[in-house]
Amino acid sequence: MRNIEVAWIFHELADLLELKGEDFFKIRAYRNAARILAGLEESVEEIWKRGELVKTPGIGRNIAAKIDEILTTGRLRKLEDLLREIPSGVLDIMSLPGIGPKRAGIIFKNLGVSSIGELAKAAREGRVKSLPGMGGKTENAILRYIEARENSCGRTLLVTARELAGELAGYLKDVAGATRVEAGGSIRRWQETVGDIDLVVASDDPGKVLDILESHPRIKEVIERDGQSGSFQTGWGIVVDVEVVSGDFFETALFLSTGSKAHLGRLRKLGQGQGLSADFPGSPVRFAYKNETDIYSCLGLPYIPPELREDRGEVEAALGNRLPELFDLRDIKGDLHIHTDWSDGLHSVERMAARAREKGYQYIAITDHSQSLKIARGLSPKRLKKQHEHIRSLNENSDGFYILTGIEVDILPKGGLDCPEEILKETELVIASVHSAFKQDRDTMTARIISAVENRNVDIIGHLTGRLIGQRDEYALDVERVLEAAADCGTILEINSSPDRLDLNDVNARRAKERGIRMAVSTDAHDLKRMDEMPYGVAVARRAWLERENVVNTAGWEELRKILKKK
DNA sequence: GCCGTTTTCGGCCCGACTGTTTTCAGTCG
Repeated sequence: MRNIEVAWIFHELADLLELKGEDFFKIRAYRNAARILAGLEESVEEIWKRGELVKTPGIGRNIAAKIDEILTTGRLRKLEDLLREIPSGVLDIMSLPGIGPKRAGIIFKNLGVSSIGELAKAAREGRVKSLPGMGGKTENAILRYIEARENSCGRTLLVTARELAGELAGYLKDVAGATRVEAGGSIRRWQETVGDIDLVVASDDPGKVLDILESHPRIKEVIERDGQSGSFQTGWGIVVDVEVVSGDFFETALFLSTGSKAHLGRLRKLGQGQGLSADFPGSPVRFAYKNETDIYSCLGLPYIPPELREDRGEVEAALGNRLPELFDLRDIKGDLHIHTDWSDGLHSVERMAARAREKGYQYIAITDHSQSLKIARGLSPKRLKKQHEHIRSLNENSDGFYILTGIEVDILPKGGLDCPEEILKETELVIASVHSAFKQDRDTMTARIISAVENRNVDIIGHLTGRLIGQRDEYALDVERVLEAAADCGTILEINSSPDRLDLNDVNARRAKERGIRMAVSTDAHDLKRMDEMPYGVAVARRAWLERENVVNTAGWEELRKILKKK
């Protein structure tokens, strides 16, 4: 069983206990354990086999015993007992914004409603507003959120889809002897969410490939299947579409699978204009291309990377030889948004820095939360100073690697920052972010953020729009006005690589580039493992057509130092 | 639930906002 799956069980346990009104600290301990398990680099099974679970901070005797039960039997009795009392659909209700354990409990007990669908029906019939503590506004909000959720229905975060696709691809190579397996579709274009996983497989024995895939533990059901392809429902709720081709046709099939539809449509038109329709993939005849470069060159185009294939002007740019020179992960020289155990991170400054060195970075910025973010143990000016002293001492024998003193300072609801200016002035990297009062009106929020953009001591604005993909909308914000201010002041904007944020998104980042704004691609990592999420931010940058010069942390340390000084 | 060299028991968690109230409970970060 994977770490994330064990973690998930404790999350669910915590949610159910919260519904029952159990002790806050017990629930927090389960949540904490889930977070620790998800962040473990080693497999929890390995640690368990060595009998060293309790050596992990945050895992005590009780939770270790539960992990033991999970890994031995594949289930947890306590969880199953709770699920008999409270249907899991009630947990879905609890996941709606504004609905916590108390309200979900009231809805379940008073209306007998135990799924999102039933709740929508009850709300439409006006039965929710009569419940204690709820009124018309709550009822409307519930309906709005459910509708929004239905609209985005069925889309999975890119990171989840990539993980599953990677697992299945490895399996097909190892077990079914497929020579090549790759995910096409929106995964290959690094779109932020994914509908279905599209796998392209090279093999001379499609029957065997499909048989073996069917036997994979993640595959729950065959939706359809023929000689060359199949569609399968997975246990993670995502559908996997598989196409098996012979090796000669692999590149063509991958190209077609990658899309996007709009991009292929544009190419098709171009091909017809050149009288190339019979030669062009998508026509009834399939041609074996050696690689995608050949496909593009038969249309008179240079290679277009998958991230650009969205019909957002890339074909025209290619025709005019104006495609951007995209950078990649290897160009990233440091991470400028890192949390540690000084606030709500899991690991020490030393460990995060050591990992950054292993990655070949030249620098990182330690940017823990500021004081008002109590839940994250935000740093008071006094503790911040202490942390910065500590960092300076670590830098003393640093042989070329540099840790920047930093802070992620809250932009307070009334504007202004959550840390005295004289301290910010001495801090090498200041990120300013919104973490409270998300529901302010558009003008207030815009003015609030612009106040930070204009602050001379602020280097970077963190996760500008505050969205959490599939969970929380952007706050009301006039992005255009903020971009204008950032361009005027030379303030850097963050591309947050956290797969549920990706904020700026590709569209906003491209608008920022057009205005000459510089950006930083950062992970916002709260533990070692999440420092690995940089590729997701890099993908946003690529989808936004950014080049090296647009992104400050492609600069080496000496150059970055100059950029930061200039502000 | 976890943790611990001042403690094996008692601390761990806080303030703002919202919608519902008519003085506050629930939710959120």
